[in-house]
Amino acid sequence: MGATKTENFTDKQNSIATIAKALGHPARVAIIEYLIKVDTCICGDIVNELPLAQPTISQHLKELKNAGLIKGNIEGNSICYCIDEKAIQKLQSYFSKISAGLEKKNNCC
Amino acid sequence: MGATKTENFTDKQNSIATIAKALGHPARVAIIEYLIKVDTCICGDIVNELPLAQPTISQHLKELKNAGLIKGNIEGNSICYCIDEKAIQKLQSYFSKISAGLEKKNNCC
DNA sequence: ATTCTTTATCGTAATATTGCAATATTAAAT
DNA sequence: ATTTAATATTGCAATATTACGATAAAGAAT
Repeated sequence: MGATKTENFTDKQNSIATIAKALGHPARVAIIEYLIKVDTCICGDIVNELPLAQPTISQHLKELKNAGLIKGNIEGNSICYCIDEKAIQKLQSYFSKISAGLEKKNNCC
Repeated sequence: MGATKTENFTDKQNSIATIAKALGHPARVAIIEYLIKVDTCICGDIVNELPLAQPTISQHLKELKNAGLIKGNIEGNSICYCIDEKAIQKLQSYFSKISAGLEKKNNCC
């Protein structure tokens, strides 16, 4: 026991959970926000922005990448990271749909 | 080590991360979707809908509640759960803002 | 060629999450 | 008062995550 039972849920549910999970850590939220704040992709820089050690940040970047939230291109001896809009759009449309679904309800609570 | 360093991030970042983390598990996504699908709040029922044991579901419900995603009212000997729209709206507006921020960029990747 | 810079990986300790059986709690039904 | 039904809590094992020091890898700069 201890592992998530992904096989019992739909692909869509797993997909949303994966993206949400990647954003389930403040450092990763901060990374995404920083990528948006600066007006272009980032080569380096992230390590100086966050109060975490370099290996920790590298690990967080990897998770964001695995979840499809960011893309990374090798650019000389540094790596150019930027947001993958598809994942963000997926989340946005998902929550928009949910919000819309909520408005029709007569909530009893 | 091992614990998230929340004190190094802004309240907003921690707040988004907390809500996202709560949705970072397919069972909890499924619970939210089920609460939306049925046209009212749920008293009971959730345990029969999901392929997990009752204590596990109870635990997931607790996490969704702690994150502010659902509300629960005691209703006789069962509990009436429903979605807390505020949390969903918070996420939706957050991702909308991010999406909007992305459109202005000239992404290099 | 050597050094510097940037990023990744390995190893490991601390902590958190997931899942469930067993048990407790609480109110309804009998 | 007992039983039933719905939910929560406890305790525990399995697994995952978080964080970082040490080290590796690979291109840039000297």
